[in-house]
Amino acid sequence: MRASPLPATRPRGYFRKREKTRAKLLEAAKRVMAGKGVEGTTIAEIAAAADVAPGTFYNYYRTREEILDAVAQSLVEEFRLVMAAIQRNVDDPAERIAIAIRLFLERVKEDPLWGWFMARYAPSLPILRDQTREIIRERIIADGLRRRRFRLPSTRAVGDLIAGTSVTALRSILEGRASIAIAGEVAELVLRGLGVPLDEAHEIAGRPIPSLRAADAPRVRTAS
Amino acid sequence: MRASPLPATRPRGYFRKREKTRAKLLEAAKRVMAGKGVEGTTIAEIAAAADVAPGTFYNYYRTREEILDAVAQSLVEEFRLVMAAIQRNVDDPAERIAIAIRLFLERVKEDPLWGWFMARYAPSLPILRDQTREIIRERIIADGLRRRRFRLPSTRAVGDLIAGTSVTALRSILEGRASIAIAGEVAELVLRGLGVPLDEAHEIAGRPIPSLRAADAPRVRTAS
Amino acid sequence: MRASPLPATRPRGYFRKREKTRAKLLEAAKRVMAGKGVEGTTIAEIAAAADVAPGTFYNYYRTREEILDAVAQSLVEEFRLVMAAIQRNVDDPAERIAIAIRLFLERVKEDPLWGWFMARYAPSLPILRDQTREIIRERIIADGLRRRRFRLPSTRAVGDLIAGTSVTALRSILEGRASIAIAGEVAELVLRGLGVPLDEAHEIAGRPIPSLRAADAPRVRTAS
Amino acid sequence: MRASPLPATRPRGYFRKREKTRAKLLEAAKRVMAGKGVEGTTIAEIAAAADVAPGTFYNYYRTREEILDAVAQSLVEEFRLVMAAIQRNVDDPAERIAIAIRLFLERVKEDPLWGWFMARYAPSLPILRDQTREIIRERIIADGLRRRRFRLPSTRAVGDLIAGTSVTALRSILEGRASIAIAGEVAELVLRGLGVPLDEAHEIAGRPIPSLRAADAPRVRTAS
DNA sequence: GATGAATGAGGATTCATTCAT
DNA sequence: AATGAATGAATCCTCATTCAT
Repeated sequence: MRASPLPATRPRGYFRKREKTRAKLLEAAKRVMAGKGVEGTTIAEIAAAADVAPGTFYNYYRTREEILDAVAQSLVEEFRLVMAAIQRNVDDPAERIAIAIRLFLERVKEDPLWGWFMARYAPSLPILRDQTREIIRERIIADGLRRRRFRLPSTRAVGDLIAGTSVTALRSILEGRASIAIAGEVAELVLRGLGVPLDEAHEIAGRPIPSLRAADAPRVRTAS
Repeated sequence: MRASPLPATRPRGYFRKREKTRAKLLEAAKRVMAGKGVEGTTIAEIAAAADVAPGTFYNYYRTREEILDAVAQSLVEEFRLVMAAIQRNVDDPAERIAIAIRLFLERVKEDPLWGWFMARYAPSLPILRDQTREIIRERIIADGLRRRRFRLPSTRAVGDLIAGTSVTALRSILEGRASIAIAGEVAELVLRGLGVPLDEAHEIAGRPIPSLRAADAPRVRTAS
Repeated sequence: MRASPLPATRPRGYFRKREKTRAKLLEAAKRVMAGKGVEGTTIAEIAAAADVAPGTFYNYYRTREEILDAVAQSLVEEFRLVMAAIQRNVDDPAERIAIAIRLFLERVKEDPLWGWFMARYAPSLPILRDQTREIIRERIIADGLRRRRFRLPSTRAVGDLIAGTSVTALRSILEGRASIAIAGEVAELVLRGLGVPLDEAHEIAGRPIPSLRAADAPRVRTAS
Repeated sequence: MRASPLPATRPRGYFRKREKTRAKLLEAAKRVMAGKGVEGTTIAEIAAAADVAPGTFYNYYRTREEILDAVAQSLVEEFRLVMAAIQRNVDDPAERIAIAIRLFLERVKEDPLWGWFMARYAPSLPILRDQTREIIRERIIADGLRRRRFRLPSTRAVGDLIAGTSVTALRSILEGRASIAIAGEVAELVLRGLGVPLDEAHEIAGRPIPSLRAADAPRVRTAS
C-alpha cells in the first residue's frame, strides 16, 4: 500500500495504474454508499460506478466493509487536515470549535455526497467516530479547559454534545428540514454547552471565518 | 366478522388470537431489529422470534418497513405517555427537559433493546424522529420560552441540540464508552445550550426525579 | 350431491343453502377464471369473489381443476340447450351451422366473461372441447352429409375447421382485432369449407336468425 | 467489450461462450415450456434443462415472459424462412397456402416439441400470432386475390380461418385424436374456404410437395 | 357448515464470490 | 491485472391446505 521509498523502475508504471484503479474504486464506493447506504450498495454497483469489472473489485478489497473502512479513513484524514489548519490560524479554543462546526456544516454545499456519508456513518463507524472525537478532544477541549475558556463538570459528555448536535444538524440540512444558515446557531448552542457565556458565544459564532490557507482543497484524494 | 348482537363467543376468540399474534410479531421485530439493524433482519428471523411460521408474517405486515413503522409508532406512543406524566408532575420547563433526558438515558437499564432501537432509528425514522421532536417542542420549549426560562436566538437548532446530544449519548452508553451515570451531565449541557445559567443548570440536572406515577409501566401496548 | 328423490323435511333448508353456496362458488370461479386464466386464479380469490371464507371452498371442491371442470360442464349444458333449440326451429343443416356459429360469436355482447372463458378453454378443456364437437357432429354434420347438403372428403378435419375458425374468431373479437360484425362472414367461410356453393353459402350466412324460443335465456345457472 | 483492432482472442472466446449459454437457455425453455406450458414451467427447470445454475438464467433474461418472447421470436423467424422458400419455389397462391399448411402440420413428425409449443401459443402470443398472420396475408392472400385465385367477401375473417383451422388440427394430431394424414384434408378445406372450387381444391391439396431447397433445415439457431 | 388463522413447501430473485480466459 | 460468466446460498413471498373454534 505504501510505496517503497526507492524510486522503483519498472513497477512504477504498474504501481501507478494499480493505485489509480484503487482510487477509482474508493471514490465510486463513497459516491454510491453516500447515495444509498452501505447495506443497500452492492459490490457490482461499486465496480460499475468505478467502470471496472466485478471481479476487479476483489483485487483491491475483500469485502464491502473493507472498502467502507477505507473510505472512512480517508474522510478522517481530510478532517485532520482541516483541524490542523484551524489550529494554525486561530488561537482561541472557543473560536476553533465554532469554526470547526461551521466548516463541517457548510461543507455540504460543496460536497453533498460527503455530507450524506458523514450523516450516515459518523455516529456508527468506529474509525470515523472515534478518531474525529479524539482530534477534537486532544487539540481543542483539553486546551480550552487548560486556558479556562470552557467550564465543564467533566469531559465525559462533551463529545456527545459536539458530535451529536453537529451531525444531527447535518442531517436536518441534508434532509431539507433546515437551511445551511443554521450553522452559526448550532455553533453558538454548542459553545454555550461548553460553558461560554451567552453573549460571548453569540459573538464568536458570528465571526467571519478566517481563510484557512493550509486547508485549501483538502480532497478525499487517496494521495495518488 | 360480523358481530352478532349477542356477546359473541367464537369471533371474539379469533379476534383475540389475531391481536395476540400481531403483538408477538411486533415485539419480536423490535427485539431482532434492535439487535442487528433493520437491514440485517430477515423476515424469517422475525417470524422465528415470534414463534410463528414465515408465512404468518404476511398475514399482518407486507414488508419489513411496514412492521418497522409499527414498532416506531408504538415507541412514539410510549414516549408520549412519559412526557405527559412529566408534564403533569413537574412545572419548570427546564426541569422537564432534564427529567426527560435522564429518563430517556436511564431507561436502557430496564430495557436495553429499546435503547438499541432508539439509538439506531431515532435519527432516521421519520415518524420516530419528527413526532418525538414535536412533542418536546410543543410542550416544553414553547412553554419555556414564553416563561423566559430559556434564551434562544431561534428555535431552529434546538431540536438538533436536544435530540442529537441525547441519542448520541445513548449510543455511547450502549456501546460501553460511557456509563449511565452521565445522564445528569448530558442534561446539564443541554440546559446550558438552552440558555439556563451554569449553576442553575447544574442544580436542576442534579435534582432527584420525582416519581411519575402516571407514567409507571408505560408499555409498548400489546393490548393483551 | 344429488338430492334424494324424497321430499326431505328438515334437510331441505340445509340443502338449499348448500346448493346456493356451491352456485356462488361456481359463478365466482367462472368470473375470476375468465378474467385472469385458470393458472392465474387462486382459490382465495374464488372464495373472496363468492364472499365466503377460503376454508369453505374445500367443502365443495377439492382443487382448482375440479371447479374448472364444473364450470366447463355447465357451459356444455348451456351449449346443448342452444343446439337443441336450433335443431327444433331450423331444418337445413347448413343454416343450422351458420346460426350456431353466429350465436356463438354474438353471445360475447351479452356475456363477455363467457366469451373469455370459451376463448381460453374451448380448445384445451377435454369436456368442453369434446362434448361440443360431438353435439355438432352428431346432430348436424351427420345429418347434412346424409342429406347431401355438405360434401366432405371425410369427417376427420371438419371439427377442426368449425371449432378452430369459430374460437379463433372469438378471440379476435374479444381482443379487439375484429368486430362482432364478422360473425356472418365466419359462418360463410365455414359453410364453404363444408362444400356449400359460394353464392349459397353467402346467402345462408346472411339470413336473419329465427327466434329460438326454447333457447331463451339459457343461463349458466347451476339448476338451483 | 471494446474490440481491439486485432482479431482479439479473449473477448471473442467470452462472446462465444455467452452466446452459447443464451442458446442453451432458449432451447431448454422451448423444450420445457412445450412440455408443460409456460405457467407450469419454473425458471429453475429451464436452468436445469440448460444445465446451468438458476442464477445464470438472470444473466440473460429477466422473466419467464421474456424468454418466452425470445422463443416465439425465433419460431417466427423460422416460419418466415419456410414461407420465403415456398414463395421462391411455388407460383400459385393456392398451392402456396396448401403447402404451408401441410408443412406446418407435418413438421410435428420431426419436431413434436415445436408442435406443442405452436399449439399452445400460436393463438395467444402476440408476436407469434400477429407476425405469422401478417406473413401469410402480405405474401399470399393479397397476391391470390389480385390474381383471382381466391374469392372472399372480405379479408377480415380469412386469418381466423387459416390460423384457427391449422392450429386446431395441430392440437388434434398432437393429442392423438387425429393422424398426421389429415394434413392434406385440412389444406383442402381451407382452400375451399378461400373460394377455390371443390375439385381444384382437392387436386391442389393432394399434389406432392416440391422440394424446398432453400428452406432446408431452417434452424432456430442463434448463431451458434 | 362456515370461518379464518396458521402453516410451510415451492418458486422467484439477488448478489457476493470464484475462476477460466 | 482485468475480465465477466457462472455459481448457488440466502432471502423474499405466495398460496394451497389444514384445523381449532
